Amino acid sequence: MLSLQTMEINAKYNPAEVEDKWYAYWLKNRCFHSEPDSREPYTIVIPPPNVTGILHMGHVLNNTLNDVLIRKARMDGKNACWVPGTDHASIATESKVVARLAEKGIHKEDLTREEFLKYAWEWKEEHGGIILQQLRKLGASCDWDRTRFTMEPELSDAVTATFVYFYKKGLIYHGYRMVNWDPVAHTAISDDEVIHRDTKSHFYHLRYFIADADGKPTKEFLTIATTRPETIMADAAICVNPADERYHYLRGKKVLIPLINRAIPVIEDDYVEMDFGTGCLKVTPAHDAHDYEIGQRHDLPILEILDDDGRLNEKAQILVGEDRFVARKHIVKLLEDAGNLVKIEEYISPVGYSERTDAVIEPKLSKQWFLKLEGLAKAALESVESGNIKLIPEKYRNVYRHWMENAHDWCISRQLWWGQRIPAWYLPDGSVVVEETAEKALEAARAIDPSITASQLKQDEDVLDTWFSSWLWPISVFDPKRPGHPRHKPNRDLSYYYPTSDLVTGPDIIFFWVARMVMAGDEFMKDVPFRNVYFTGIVRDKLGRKMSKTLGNSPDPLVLIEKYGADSVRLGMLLCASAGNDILYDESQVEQGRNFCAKIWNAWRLVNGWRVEEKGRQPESARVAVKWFDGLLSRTIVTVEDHYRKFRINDALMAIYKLFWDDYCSTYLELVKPAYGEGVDGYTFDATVSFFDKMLKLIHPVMPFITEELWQSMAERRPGETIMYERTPVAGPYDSEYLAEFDKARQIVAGVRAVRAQKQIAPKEGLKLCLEGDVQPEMLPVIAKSANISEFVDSCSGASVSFIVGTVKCSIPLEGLVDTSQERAKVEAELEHQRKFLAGVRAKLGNQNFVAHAPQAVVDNEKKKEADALARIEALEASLKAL
RNA sequence: GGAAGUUUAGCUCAGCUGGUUUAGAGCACCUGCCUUACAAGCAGGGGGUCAUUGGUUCGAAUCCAAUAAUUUCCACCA
Repeated sequence: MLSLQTMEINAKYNPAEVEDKWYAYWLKNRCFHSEPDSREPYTIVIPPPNVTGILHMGHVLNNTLNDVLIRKARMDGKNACWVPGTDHASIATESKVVARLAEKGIHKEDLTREEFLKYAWEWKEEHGGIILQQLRKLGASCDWDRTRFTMEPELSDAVTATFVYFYKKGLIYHGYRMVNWDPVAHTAISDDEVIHRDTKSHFYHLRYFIADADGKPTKEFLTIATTRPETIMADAAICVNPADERYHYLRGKKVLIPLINRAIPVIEDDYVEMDFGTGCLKVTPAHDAHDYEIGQRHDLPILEILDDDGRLNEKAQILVGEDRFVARKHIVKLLEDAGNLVKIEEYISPVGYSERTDAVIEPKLSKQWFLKLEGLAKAALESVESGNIKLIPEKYRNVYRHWMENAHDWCISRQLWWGQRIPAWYLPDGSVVVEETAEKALEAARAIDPSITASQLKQDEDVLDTWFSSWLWPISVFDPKRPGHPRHKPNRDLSYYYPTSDLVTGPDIIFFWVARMVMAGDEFMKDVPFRNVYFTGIVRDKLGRKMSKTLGNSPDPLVLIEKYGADSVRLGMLLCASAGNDILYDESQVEQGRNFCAKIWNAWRLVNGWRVEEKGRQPESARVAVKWFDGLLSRTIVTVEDHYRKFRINDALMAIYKLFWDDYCSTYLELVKPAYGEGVDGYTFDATVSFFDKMLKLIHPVMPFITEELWQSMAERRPGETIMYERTPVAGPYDSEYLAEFDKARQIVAGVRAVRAQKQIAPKEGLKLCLEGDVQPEMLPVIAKSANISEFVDSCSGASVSFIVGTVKCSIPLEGLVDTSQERAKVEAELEHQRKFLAGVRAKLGNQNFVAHAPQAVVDNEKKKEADALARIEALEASLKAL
């Protein structure tokens, strides 16, 4: 048993001082570090934040959950390993670097690739990893020795090898395709990085005059409707539906593009909807994905009039150099002046925006690298369908399935410099070799043409999509040699830690990351990358708005931590974090966390301050309290474990919270608390301290700092000892009936207190109490102490106030304080209610169908209800008579 | 346009396999207390036609259907 400490503790808990102290202690003692051993592993890889990112509330939620899981596993005796790291985030980082350089007057276009990368690495060294420092403030127990970065040499090699592997397998190809072009970031992006938003725009109806045989305009015209008048110069045809009789007369005719008077044919294709717009579609193969398809079918020329910035080029002939949106305004005016504008309609249509830069996506034809996903997706779908991976909450299975069944080829090349460069080398004749290194590429090239020299080989200028490295994360953090090299035997770490246990992440990256990790796991490990995926919600403000910089509704977590302490922030975040639901964050939740810290702190101050009389007699009320709380603690542990198993972290937390606050502090401590000036007996004290110790261990995964601080102060600890490696308390046997009896006693106490409040009787004033009905004698001392009962009397003939708990009639004789008529009215109202209740129960029991169909236990329960109601009615009638 | 989810107290949510006396919790609210751990607290209290309608059933917050509201995901109708 823990020895008595006489150490003075501060009246107030000071998180700032305590948190830094213990985090340093944990680091010094390498408490977070894990090495493979004979224990069962429990592994989490962090969803790597952007290397130049700053901690926001979403990170707080995610990493708190991760930390709770990892600390819980550690205390459950598993070998817990949480691998931290950062993501190079190619677009996001590159655009930050570009912006930063622009501030200094340096433009990316003026730099060589090497010069730019030098700046980028400098920036990374300077700002990279700030977020990892911030995670330490939150208390994250990551194994920092294992910190990884997706662009460190070893991990980049893994990415390169993966590319080569899939290329040689025939799953990666290079081809001209219509891709999503981001004119701000100057790169292609994948379909998943495009966000479609309904956007207010206009529908312009334009008049195209029909050309005569010489290509001169006639008086006849047709009208097309478009949202993009600035692209008419790139039109290759006008298309109508072959079934549309209105336009049959146009067969074989040509029309003239307004303003530039270039003649284009009228063609027919089923794609055109007859009843949409005017039924005439302008076909612009270079600047619209559909039009490109139509163009392919009809062998139309492709004329690109937009440059990489989204500005019109000289091929447009007019408005050259203008931005596409500026040009749109101008061309409308020109069309109007030329008499080609029929009308403008208000129109709302979905427009694609870049996830990163928010620029309007421009469909653009370009040569890119793609990965075929069909086969990979099929296998990855199976992992979830079969239950090898569980998604929590389950509703995400549908989302996941839908994406997997419709997965398009993945555009993996990006026209950026910050990232893993594509390991493809071009020979002077245009043929390509794909190898892991320049040396191997040269070798391969020489197999084609022995005269090739190294300087003649040109490496592809593009880099790979960031997610093409993140999808290897659960493998490459342990053994970077494995991805792309199926014959490489997994090293000790990978064999031990893979598959990881749980993944906690936001649903917004289910396709970007989660799905693709499953594919990579399947391909390179023939096993899932994790067992469970817990999807958090999005953190919103209390009005339900997404947190954003522009709204200014996103608090800085570090400021919160400084103000309230990390434990409070963690608790505040978890209180409202049921899986899959959005989190409505409000600072009052963090205040609640702080209040809980104070409660724990003060409870220990109380117990710590008791004078212990080792040989003192244990009062009966204390004996009962200890027996009760011991049972309740066991029952709660069972509940909490069940919640954890189901990833119901906030329910687990609430169960512990209430156990500590309502049961331990408000009820238990009040019962065992020695009278003023007296000491506490040794047995009660030991039990009280032991309960406290167990509850600290239950709370520790959620609130690591205050629990360590108090646990350390409870007894002399060995150097390096920590609550982190204590074992989760185990539930012992408990007697549910005893707990129920105690609850009944608590309700009687509450009843007495209510009478006191109502009659304004001070708690100090002892009362008499008459209990009629089934109350265990053991509970009397508990009731006496908690409700300040000076005497239990057998009968209560005079004026009294009464209430009923279950079937126990409780009466407090209160000569002179009872308002008879008021009391009578109260009893009558209750009587009325009970009679109605009885009538309801009897109606049920009188129903032959019910008695015949319902299970016996349910019928018996109804009979018990009937009997109880009768007993209460009898008691109430007696009270009424006495009044 | 397609799909999925949600709807229970002022707010945020539990309520799992339909049955447990009057549907729960946290926060907020009201009343009374500075009672010798804690006013960041203690004690007590009020508050819900379980979105609507219909169905299944002896019995529905719970299962089914429709409707409404709302959220999210997917989707290239110019």
